[in-house]
Amino acid sequence: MTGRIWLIAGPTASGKSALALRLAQAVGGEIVNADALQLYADLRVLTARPSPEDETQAPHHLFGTVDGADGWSVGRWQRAAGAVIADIGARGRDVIVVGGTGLYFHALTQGLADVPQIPETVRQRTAEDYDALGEAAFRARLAAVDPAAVERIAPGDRQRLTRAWNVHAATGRSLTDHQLSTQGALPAGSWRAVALSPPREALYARCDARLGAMFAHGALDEVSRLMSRGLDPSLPVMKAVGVREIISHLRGDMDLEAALAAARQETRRYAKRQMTWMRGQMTDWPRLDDLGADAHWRQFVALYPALTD
RNA sequence: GGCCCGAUGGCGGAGUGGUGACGCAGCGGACUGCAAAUCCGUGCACCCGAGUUCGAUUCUCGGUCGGGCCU
Repeated sequence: MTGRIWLIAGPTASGKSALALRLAQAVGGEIVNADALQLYADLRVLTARPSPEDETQAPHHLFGTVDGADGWSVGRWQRAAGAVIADIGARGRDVIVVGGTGLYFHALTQGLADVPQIPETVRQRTAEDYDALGEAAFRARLAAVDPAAVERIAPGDRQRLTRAWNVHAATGRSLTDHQLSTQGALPAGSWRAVALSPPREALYARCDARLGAMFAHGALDEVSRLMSRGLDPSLPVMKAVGVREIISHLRGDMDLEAALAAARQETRRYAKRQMTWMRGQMTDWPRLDDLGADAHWRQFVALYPALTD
């Protein structure tokens, strides 16, 4: 038999991990990470990864399995997650995918364009071109090969502009063309989802409290260790909320209070963006609009009563 | 008690006799390979009262509050 697939999305500090664990225990399932930063080994505290104790309660996959020196991408995650999900299913167990990265869920449910990895040399060259040309000229050049992309990409969005050029430069086909077809999506109807959307005030209060706890219980040491690795600041790990703030504190540029306040603010903004994604992209996902482990479980069971069938 | 200075949106901070700069925060939004990223949009603010004026946030007078100095 093949197990079921459950998807649990929600903003930071909304209680996703706890719900996933409870569900995993209830159905004998395995948990798969869909969070772009919990992927990395370096930041257990700051990325709020499940504790070692939690990990003994149910099998966890793709949590802290990647070295910070490696920069993963949605595509890389999609392939890894796809393999893990297939494997768990083949063993007849339920899969519970949890995370806060909307794009990852998008890749899972809608698929991703089949674009090969862009060689580093091409990416570097494109970055240089962008700097040399400036946005206007860069757009003009891109318009010649991918007019649709130029039209859809917002002003100032260097990241997407250079991505579009990279794809054409490396493959000879436009990004828009590639995106006409996608692959890797879970079969429609093969999964059940839930999106946690707690009241904003309460969520922010939890974010603030959790950041305080992180700072008090290891976040500083963790970042200090990460800092000593001297990694490229453009790597994803280096962009986790709190890393920049703690680094500037460790360097003496900011006192602890200020760093904590700044990290809290960044966290709230991040949560807001996640909620915007859910509102706009996960429109048909059922919501769990309460907060708290028991309330979540009650709402979840009410939504999917035949859990242990 | 006397003299001087200041009073602008949640905060900081320009400026003008007639479209109320800008930054930050907040809020809204986008999102197919860096996504905890990247980016876009958004402000019914000029302390109160009277006066001058076609018109006052801007000028005058009075008041209130804040800051400084003096006796």
